[in-house]
Amino acid sequence: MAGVPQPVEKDPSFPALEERVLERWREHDVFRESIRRRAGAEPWVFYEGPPTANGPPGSHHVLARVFKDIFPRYQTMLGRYVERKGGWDCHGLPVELAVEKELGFTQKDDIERYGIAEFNARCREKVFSHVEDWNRLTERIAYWIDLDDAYRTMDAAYIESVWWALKTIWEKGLLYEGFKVVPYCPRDQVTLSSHELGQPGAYRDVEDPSVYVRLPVTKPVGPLAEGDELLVWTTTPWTLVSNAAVAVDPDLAYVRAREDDRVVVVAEALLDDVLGDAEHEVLARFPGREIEGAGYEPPFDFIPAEAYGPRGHTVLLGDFVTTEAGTGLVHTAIAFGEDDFRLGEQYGLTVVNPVRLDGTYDERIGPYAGRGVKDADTDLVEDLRARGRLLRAESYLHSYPHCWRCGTPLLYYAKPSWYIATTKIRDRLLAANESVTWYPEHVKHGRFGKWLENNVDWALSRERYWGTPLPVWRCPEGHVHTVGSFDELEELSGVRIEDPHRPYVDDVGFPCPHCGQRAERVPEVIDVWFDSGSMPFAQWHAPHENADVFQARFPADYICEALDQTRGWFYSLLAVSTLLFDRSSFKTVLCLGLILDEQGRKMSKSLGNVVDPWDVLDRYGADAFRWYFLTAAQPWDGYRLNLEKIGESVRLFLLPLWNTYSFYVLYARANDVAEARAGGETDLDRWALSRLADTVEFVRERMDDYDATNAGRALAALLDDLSNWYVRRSRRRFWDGDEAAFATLHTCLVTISQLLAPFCPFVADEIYGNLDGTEPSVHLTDFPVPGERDEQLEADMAVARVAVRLGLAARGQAKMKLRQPLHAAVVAAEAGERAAIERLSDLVREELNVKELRFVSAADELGSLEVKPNYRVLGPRFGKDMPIVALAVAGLDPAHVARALRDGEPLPISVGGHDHELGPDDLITATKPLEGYEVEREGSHAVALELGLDDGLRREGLAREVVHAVQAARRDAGLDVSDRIALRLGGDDALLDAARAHEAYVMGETLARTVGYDLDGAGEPARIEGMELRVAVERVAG
RNA sequence: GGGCGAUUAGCUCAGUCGGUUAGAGCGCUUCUCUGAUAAGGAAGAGGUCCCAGGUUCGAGUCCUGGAUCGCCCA
Repeated sequence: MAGVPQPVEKDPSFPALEERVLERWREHDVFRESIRRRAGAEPWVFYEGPPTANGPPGSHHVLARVFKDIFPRYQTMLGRYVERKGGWDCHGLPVELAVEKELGFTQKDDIERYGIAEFNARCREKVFSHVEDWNRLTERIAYWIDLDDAYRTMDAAYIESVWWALKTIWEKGLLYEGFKVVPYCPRDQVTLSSHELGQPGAYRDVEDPSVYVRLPVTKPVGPLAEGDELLVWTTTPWTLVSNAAVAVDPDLAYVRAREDDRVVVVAEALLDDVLGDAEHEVLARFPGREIEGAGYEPPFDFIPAEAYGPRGHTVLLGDFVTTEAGTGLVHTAIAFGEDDFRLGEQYGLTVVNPVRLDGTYDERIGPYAGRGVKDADTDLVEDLRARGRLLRAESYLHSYPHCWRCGTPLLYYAKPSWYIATTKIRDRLLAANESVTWYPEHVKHGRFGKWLENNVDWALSRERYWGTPLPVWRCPEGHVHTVGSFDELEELSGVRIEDPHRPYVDDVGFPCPHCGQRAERVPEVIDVWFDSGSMPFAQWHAPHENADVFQARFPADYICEALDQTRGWFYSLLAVSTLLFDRSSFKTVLCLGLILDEQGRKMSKSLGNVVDPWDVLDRYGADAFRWYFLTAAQPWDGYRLNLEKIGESVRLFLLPLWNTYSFYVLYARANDVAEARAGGETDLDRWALSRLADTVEFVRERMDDYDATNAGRALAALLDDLSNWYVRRSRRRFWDGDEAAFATLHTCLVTISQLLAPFCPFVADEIYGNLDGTEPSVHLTDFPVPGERDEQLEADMAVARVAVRLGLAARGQAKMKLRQPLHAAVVAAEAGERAAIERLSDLVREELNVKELRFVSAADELGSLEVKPNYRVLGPRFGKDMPIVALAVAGLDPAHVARALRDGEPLPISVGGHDHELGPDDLITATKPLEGYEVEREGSHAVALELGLDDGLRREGLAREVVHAVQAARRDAGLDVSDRIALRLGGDDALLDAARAHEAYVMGETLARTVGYDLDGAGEPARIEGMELRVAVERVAG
């Protein structure tokens, strides 16, 4: 113990307190010391998912950081060695876009004109533009992470490790360049990865044209005749200019149908949908395969059939045709759709792409050259209509992907791109996922598992500037070399690279080892998710350095991010480590839900409903913010962020905690208690310690299962028991300096400070420091181990508290003030309950302010007994006959049942002609209150009050009123709780008589050295039951 | 269109193995206690457990279908 504790503020400002604690932590380097103390212990590994510091942190970052913090703290207190290396995600398009915006760039060309070196230098600065905000917030919310030694994905060493990973993947034959149709943003001129399509706001509901186009047959086959019109449907008219073919399903039924004077070809199932009410007549019915090879006139003649090869502008067979929408004949533009592209590959069609990288048509599209393709939709449709080639044009509301950064609608566009063949290791990804424990559990085989099952190859390359350069060199002969280290590059080229970023690395070439021609680096950089997914080894520059350090810290025991990282970091971490090491890089992952505003809407700048974390921190403090996130809900369910609720955290948890603590300190100081010794404990003490042991056990069990929510709620329940029952019932012992009481409360508070340390690290440390202080900080102590429990006592106390509750309710019903003593409370209880209440009768009597407790043997003496079947027991036994049993039980005589139960005799009943016996567990008894008594009942429990008063009781009640008035006067006079007084009373004789009759009691309660009854017209007036009392108090020497 | 999750009091949330009067906190009304407490205690008001079927002696809980919301995918 730390000696007599220092005085405690009555009305603390938690934010100010936290600043002081922070100062102490800085002074004593507590965070680092907490790790140093565990040096040599078994590591418990946490990986920090790196944020980007190019914008200020928001409330959702506080949420993530609170959950990233609490379990490492807990594990450290359990004795594990928990390094926490920070990290920053540096590369990527968001940074580039921010710089572009600053420089006023509108096109990608602007960057090249400006110079890549200068542009990237600006990106390098920009990426840490808000790092001070982040550092400040991180410290303020007590997220203990090592930011001084944080990894940064843009550092040369980090990049070199990523190169190693890519080379390893290349050597496994899993890195390839493919020509694929990809979602492409013409504004940013970048290909988007599937993760980026998953960014919020990517899919938006938009209206696009929906057009049905007539394609007259020029070269009929099978059932077709020249001039028949193939009907195709598209929502992207701009792709019609490069129509290459029409796809039909070989087995699907198609029809030739007469419509006015024309003959159209359409899938039978869609005939009515397409032609609608227009009169039509089916001329022929045939499977799609019969018209394979038919030639037709394209919608536009900008590009001749020959350009696509021999199969251009003919009918082809595809397996992707659906009858859910459209016509069953699919317009195919090879460059602009994934199915289209595959079909083209299958039939050997030449890719013709008349759209430039900036999203405009090139010169091949005559009058439309230079126009943005989406803008041209309307004119193209009008053109078709003018030429009689349009069956119908409508608009179509559907969800379409947009660039998540700039909002431009994406084009599906055939482009060469570098891929990692993750589909080849899909089974290994699924196997790796099996080894991971997910919170919540359903993500494992739900959202994340499903994502893995539908895995597509990882589109790795980006045609951008600020990123890890793809370490692939290629010579004019097409020989590819992947470089895994700077040494390797130096050996090949003779150049030692200092900064591996573009454009410097672009200048490094070397003679191709195969053919001797100069190999140049391909221009792409890589997806930033590969950067962050590489952090398990790249943060240590492994394997080039620290290979052993990496090995010792792989895989992570725990990672934690928001649920939106399912397709982001969670995936890239798993994919990279499975590619390289065939196992998951994390064992446990906690997913966090979204933060919504009070109306359940997403927080966004445009709605103006963003909660600035600093507002919360300045007003309520970090402990309150943390406690709210940790206990308000299961973290994956998300939060409706509510400032009132955070205030409630203070009012309902932190303040009662503080008040209990401050109560202890107040009386420890008043009694000069430095080191209270255990011994002489009461049942109440033993109960408090048992509840403490119970809570320690429960908190450990929950925290081991990453359940901070229920651990925290249990802690709050313990505090409530302590504050509103233990202290409430023990006050006199603290006034009297009872050592066992001090020792008990001290143990409870110090243990609570340790249990609370991972949750609310500030207030926990403050309390620990003042009450114990063996260590410089609570965060350097070991997490409490459960002491001995007395479950019988806990159960007994629960029963006694029910009796108290019933008694108080009875008082309330009778409108009988608690200050008025009563002769007796009559308690009806079963034998076990009676024993419990008798054991704790002092507590019950004092709390109810009655002279005596009287017991009656059964509740039926206070009301008529009711007998009910115990469904839980009887249900399984009687099944379908249960309603008959219930009837039989209702027909039993309650008095007879009560006797039989008391005597332990079985009760016979008859069900369906068979006799059965019911035992005590088969029945539940309850009392019905009788008229005219003040009885409260609950189950088999009932408490009645004897309301009759005699003069003695009445005088005692008045004496207590007098004491109350004197206490008020003491408080008004600003006296300290331990000040002694000279008391003078005056006023109504009945009151003075009562005070005289109980003079010792009055003096004792009010710490009066002397009492006089001579106060005439002076002193503070008070009214008691219509009578006047005058009170004067004067401090006298102790 | 598909997947995952959610829906319980005005608000925020519990609700165990299916067991018969569905709970807590906040807020509201009334009373009460106070020698730490902006706290505590008692009473009251407040419920279509999203809806509809089904299984069962018995469903907030299990099954099927649907609605709404959120997230993810297409």
